Amino acid sequence: MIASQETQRRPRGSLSRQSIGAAALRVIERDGLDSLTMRRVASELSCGVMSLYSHLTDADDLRGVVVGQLIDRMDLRPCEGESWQDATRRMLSTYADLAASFPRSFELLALAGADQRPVAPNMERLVDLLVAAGLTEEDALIALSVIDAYASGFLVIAVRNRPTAASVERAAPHQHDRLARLHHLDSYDVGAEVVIAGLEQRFEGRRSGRKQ
Amino acid sequence: MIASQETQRRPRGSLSRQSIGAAALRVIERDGLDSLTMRRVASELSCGVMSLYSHLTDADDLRGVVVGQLIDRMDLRPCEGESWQDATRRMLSTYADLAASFPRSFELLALAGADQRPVAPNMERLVDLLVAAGLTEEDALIALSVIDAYASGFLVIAVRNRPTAASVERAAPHQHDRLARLHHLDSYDVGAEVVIAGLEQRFEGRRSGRKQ
DNA sequence: ACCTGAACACCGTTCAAGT
DNA sequence: ACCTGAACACCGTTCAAGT
Repeated sequence: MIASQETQRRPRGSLSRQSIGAAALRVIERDGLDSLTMRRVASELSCGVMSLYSHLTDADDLRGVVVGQLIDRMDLRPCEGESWQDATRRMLSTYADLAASFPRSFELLALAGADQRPVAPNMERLVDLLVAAGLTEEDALIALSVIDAYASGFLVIAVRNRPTAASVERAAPHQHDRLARLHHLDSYDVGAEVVIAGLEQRFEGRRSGRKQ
Repeated sequence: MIASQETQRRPRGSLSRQSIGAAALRVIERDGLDSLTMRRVASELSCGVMSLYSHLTDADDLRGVVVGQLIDRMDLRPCEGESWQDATRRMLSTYADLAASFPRSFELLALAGADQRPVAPNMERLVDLLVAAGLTEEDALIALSVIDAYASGFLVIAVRNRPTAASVERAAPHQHDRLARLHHLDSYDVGAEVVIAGLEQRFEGRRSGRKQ
């Protein structure tokens, strides 16, 4: 027992913000957002807890790394000759797809402070996308503000109330709760069209010289 | 030291969901949402941690009690002869006032699952308010879905990015970040009018026989 | 520069016990 | 029925130390 200590030491370069982020994402989607802890991620990577601190400043930074992972997984390439309405629809459905793919991590992105490192550049890209589709920068900022608030609010609430295996089990078969329909994904598209119609009216109203 | 043990025992009736909720709200607004713990609330009430479990099932229930406190503090009485547009404006500004008054607790309400006990009855009240203002129940549910998602998303993000004393200190005086304006309270009203305009168009469009 | 374990001050919750 | 302390299995992070 004294000889050749078997404690495997992790090779030097095998840890990075990237690999930690991927592991963190796996932990959340498997075990839930509350399970995103330094210790669980270290265990997922089979490394000591303190090894993470060579790449992260603190637990908040760990959440930031996950936000980066999510942004990386959201592809929204510019598309030539697209109306701003269609660009908006594409943004909204890309966002919803991301929420569906990573339901338990999604709120980290949706509610992330603008100060989180990877968020601001992504927002800039979205503004540019709307400007490329013909909006003024002023209008693009207004549109993005409403779109982001609507989509973030809707999707975070939808994802939090997402039926679990347990809740489906215990639900009465004919539970006709009128509120249950409120945040289901059908109404996401309805709300999207409401927001787009409202923006159309605002932008056209301004162009034809009306006040406000 | 042996005589008359001084350990003050709390009188029997002095703890309740109500008083625990009020203490929890104080803790959050003073120390932040991360400080909402069983132990801190017990300390705020000068009682043993385990005393809380006579009134709460678990930590999740503690957050539920805070949600109840917030709903109690949101007064939104029905108002005779009000258009649904004005009722919507009143709902949106009441919600914003609540976020301003309880910035660190607000997200517990805004993102609460519909399963949290006090949330559903409150939603029912809001539906009734819109129906009283002339909408069909179908339209009221659509309106509330969009309004709630927009307001919750906007206000939670705004409140999370709310400038702290520290961040104001370190901000450059002429930092003209175009994204900074995105989630400030001026744009809240802009977005509110966009949503209302979109709903108007949808409801009027349907009334005049157009499809969708 | 990167990885590690021990130690400390927290946390929720179970259990057994007081009144 | 309501209140309590000790104990247990967690948590983030500091520190001192290995390579």
